[in-house]
Amino acid sequence: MNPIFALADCNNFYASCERVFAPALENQPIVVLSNNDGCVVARSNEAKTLGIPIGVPVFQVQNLIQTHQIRVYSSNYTLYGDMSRRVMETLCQFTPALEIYSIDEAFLDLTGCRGQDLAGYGRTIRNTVKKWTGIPVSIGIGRTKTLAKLANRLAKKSAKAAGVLDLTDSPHLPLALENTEIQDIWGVGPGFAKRLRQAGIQTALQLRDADDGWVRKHLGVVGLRTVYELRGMSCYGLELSPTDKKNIVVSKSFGRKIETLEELSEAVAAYAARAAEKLRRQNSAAAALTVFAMTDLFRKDQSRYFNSRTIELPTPTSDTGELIRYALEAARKIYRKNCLFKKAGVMLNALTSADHIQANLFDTIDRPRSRRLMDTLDRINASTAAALHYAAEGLAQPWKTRFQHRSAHYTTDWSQLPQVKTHTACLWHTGPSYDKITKLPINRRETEK
DNA sequence: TCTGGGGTCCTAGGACCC
DNA sequence: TCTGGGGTCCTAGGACCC
Repeated sequence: MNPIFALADCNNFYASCERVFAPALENQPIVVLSNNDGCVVARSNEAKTLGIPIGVPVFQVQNLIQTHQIRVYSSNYTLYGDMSRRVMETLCQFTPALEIYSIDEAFLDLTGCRGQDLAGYGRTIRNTVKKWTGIPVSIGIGRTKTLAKLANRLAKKSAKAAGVLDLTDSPHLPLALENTEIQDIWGVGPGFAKRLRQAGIQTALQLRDADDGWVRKHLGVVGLRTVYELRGMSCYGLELSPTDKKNIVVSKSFGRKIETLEELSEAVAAYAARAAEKLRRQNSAAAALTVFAMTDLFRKDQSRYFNSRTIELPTPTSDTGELIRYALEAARKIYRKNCLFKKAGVMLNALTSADHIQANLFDTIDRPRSRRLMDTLDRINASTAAALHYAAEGLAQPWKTRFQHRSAHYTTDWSQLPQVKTHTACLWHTGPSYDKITKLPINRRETEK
C-alpha cells in the first residue's frame, strides 16, 4: 500500500515558544540567538519581514534591532525541549506512527486516512496543537517525505493554504513543483543546487523529470532517491524508534577567550562530563576520545591555531572520571602558550554497548563499582538538575557560554513559573487553591520588569 | 568587540589479506 | 619483457539535515 506522510513543522519554533509566555509580544518582531548570543537562529515573521537573515551574526544587524525595537532572546533549550515534548505528545493523538524528526518537526503516518479529507484532518491537527500548547504548526501532506516537506513549505508561504496543504494525488502538484526552486527541496543543499543549475535544472519539476543516469552520475544515489521521492516513490520510511548515536560530540565556544591550561582543562573536563552523560543515556561505552581546541578562526589579526588529539581507550568506558582523565591528557598535548582559545570540544567515538564490553587483561578499574557510581550520579542529577559535578570542571567557570537575554524556565522549574495576576474577587471561588497560588514563589524576573 | 552546535550517510582510495 | 585479482575494512572528506 502506498504510504501517506504528513509533516508537522512548528512555525518559527523558538520565537513561538518565547511568545507563549510573553503574549504582549504577539505581532511584535522577535529573534532568538545561538549559544553565546552569537547568531540569529530563529525569527518571528515580523523579524523576517524586517530583513533579518537566518544565521546572521547579531552584531551585523544591531542597527535593525534597535531601529525596530526587535526583542532579542538567548536560546533557552530547557524551555524549547519541554515545549517540543508537549507538541509531540499532542501530535501522537492523531496518528498510529509518529517520527520525531527534530525538536520542531515530526512526520505522521496518515496512510490509514486514505480517501478521507486529509486537508481537513490537517486543520484539526493544527488547531489542536495551537489550543493545547500555544504553538502554531503547519502541516504538509504528500506521498513521500520529500513531498510532505515541500507541501509544508508551501503551506507556510501561501496565505490561501492557511498552514495546511495536501499534495496527495493533487491536481496542483505539478504547479507546486514548478514553484519550488531546487535549493528549497529537502535533500538539495548548496553543492547539489550549484551542479543542477549548471545543468539548467532550476525547479523541483525539472528535477523530477531529469534523466536518472545523469542524476546518478552527478548527485549519487542520495540525489537519485530525492528524484524518486519527487515522483511519488517513497524511499524513506518512518523511523519510529530513535537509533543510538554513533558519535557523541560536545563542543562550545567560550564566553570569553581562554589563555591558560588550567581554564582549558576545566572546560574540556566539563564537556567530557556532558558527553559521558549522553553516552550513558543510550547505554553505550566509548573506545576512543578526541579533544580539539582552536583560536578564533575569524580573526585575521591574531595567530590562528587548531589542534586535536585522539586517544584510544584500553577498555571502552562510560565512566565520567575516567573519560575526564583521558580528555585532560589530550588537552595537555594540544595546549599551546600564547594562544587565545575560543572554542574546544570533546568527541566520543567507536561506541559500543555498555553491556558487552570486551575486558582488558590489564584493566585496573573496578567496572561494576564504576557503573553503580555513575548510576547514582545520574539519578541525583536527574532529580536536582546538575547537582553534582567533578572538581575538574571548576566552580566559577568564567569561560562559560553567555546567555545574556535568556527567558525563564517557565515549564520546568517551580521557582520560575509564570505569575498570573488576578483579582481577589475571582479567587473567592477557587477555594483551597487560593493559598497554593499565593504561596507559589514569585518569578523575580517578572517582578523586576 | 561581537560569527552556534550536533548529527547522518555515501564515496573514493589506501591498506591489507588470501 | 614479464609483474594477479578480488575482497574487506578503515578513514578522510564531502554532501546533507536541523
